[in-house]
Amino acid sequence: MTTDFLKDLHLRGLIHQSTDRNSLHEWLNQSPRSVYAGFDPTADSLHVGHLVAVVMLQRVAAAGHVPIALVGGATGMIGDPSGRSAERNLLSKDQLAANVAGIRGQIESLLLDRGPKVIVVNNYDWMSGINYLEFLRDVGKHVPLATMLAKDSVKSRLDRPDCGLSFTEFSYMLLQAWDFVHLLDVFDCRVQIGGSDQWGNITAGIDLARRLRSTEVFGLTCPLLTKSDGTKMGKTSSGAIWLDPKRTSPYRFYQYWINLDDADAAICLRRLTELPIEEVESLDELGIKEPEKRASQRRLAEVLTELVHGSNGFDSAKQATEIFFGGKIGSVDDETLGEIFADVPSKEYSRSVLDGDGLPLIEAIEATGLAASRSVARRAIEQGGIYVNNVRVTEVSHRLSPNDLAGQKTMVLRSGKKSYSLLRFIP
RNA sequence: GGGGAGUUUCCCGAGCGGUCAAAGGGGUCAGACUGUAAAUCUGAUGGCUUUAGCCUUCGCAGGUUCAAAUCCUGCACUCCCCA
Repeated sequence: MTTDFLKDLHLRGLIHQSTDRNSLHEWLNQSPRSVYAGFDPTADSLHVGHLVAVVMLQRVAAAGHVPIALVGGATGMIGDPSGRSAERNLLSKDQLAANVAGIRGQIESLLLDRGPKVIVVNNYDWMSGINYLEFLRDVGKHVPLATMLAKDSVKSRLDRPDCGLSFTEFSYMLLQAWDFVHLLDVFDCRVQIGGSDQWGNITAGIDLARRLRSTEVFGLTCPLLTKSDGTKMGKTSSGAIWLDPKRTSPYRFYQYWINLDDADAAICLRRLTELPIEEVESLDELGIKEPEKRASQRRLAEVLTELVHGSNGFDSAKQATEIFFGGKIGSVDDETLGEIFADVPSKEYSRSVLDGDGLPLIEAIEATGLAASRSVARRAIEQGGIYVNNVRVTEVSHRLSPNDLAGQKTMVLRSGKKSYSLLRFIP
């Protein structure tokens, strides 16, 4: 048990709001305590936005406490209005079950399999049996409407003329409040952590615990992770960065971190990794002296890729990176190429198209979606932006022949710096 | 209900009846530079073929003309002013 758990969080910029810091500190200091964070199953995979919470639970464990990860199988049926400008669509039960299973599995492999003693619970287990009438009498009776209406998540929705708020979503906070009380009863869990958008829900639980159990419980929120350009961390133009390798390959995951701005990398090292502050600071200095080394980004990408995809995932991402950036492709076999370019568009041809005159390069570029039309493809070649197996091709009328094969039956096309596509030639 | 303005290629925004695939800006995409950054500079930016040309675009439908994004008629939508 460390005494400076909160101090460490503060140093890393991880405290946005919290209930009385001193009593929280005192509570955590006395003996091992349990601390919980909730995850709503809005998809079958966590994404980068969830990492703060996951790593927070790791910190909790590292500090000698017991982290509890709550999967919102019940609350996910309702939909949290916090931070949302529009009503959510309800998920089907099948979808929800799949989402819960996916997220639960990820949390377990991220935390449970890595040593710390973690409790993973699903609030569906205690919510599904609740009787509506009893809930209104036992819980609803103790929650003043004025308090509920005063929550930002509710107010912002009611203030907007262009969208409403259903009773269902409005009630969401009661469920989350009840979760807190339940965990208090079962695990004596008195601390809930979450993103800053969860403050309203957390305080709802604190109020309820006081009214129902006359017990002081605590809340702590982390600032929402945003990039220096104001956009959300983990969002790209092509969508979110997921933890599921089927949605976001380890390579793309790795690249996301490598490509961060210096300032963002520095922040992420503090908030998303457990690296000692001293190491992070020395990386900062390195970044100022030798920015071209991108030491912070590399370390960050390494730590997070290993956390999420294991050392195998990290190795393959790193190998892919070497090849993607200027590396020679000639010496790589088909299987490796397939793995490296797993999330790149590909197109299959019969091997025979390479015989005779061969396959017009322009046609292949267009067919794999690397260029929207033949005209665009032609221009790209004219401007020196097309590469076959990382070698620039300047001949507009170039035709692909067996000589252009990288592996036994694979060719790698590239447009510009980073857009790749794969051609496979099947016998 | 009366009067006025508008609808242009991804977006904004020019556009004399021919020389308009349509100025300019933004965005995007390449190239150079670079730290797989930012900034900057250069080029490209309807499609198909080629260096000549063909096809489809300027709210929708017709019409006038050798010729229309540009003129006329009708329709749809948007905006502004007055009751």
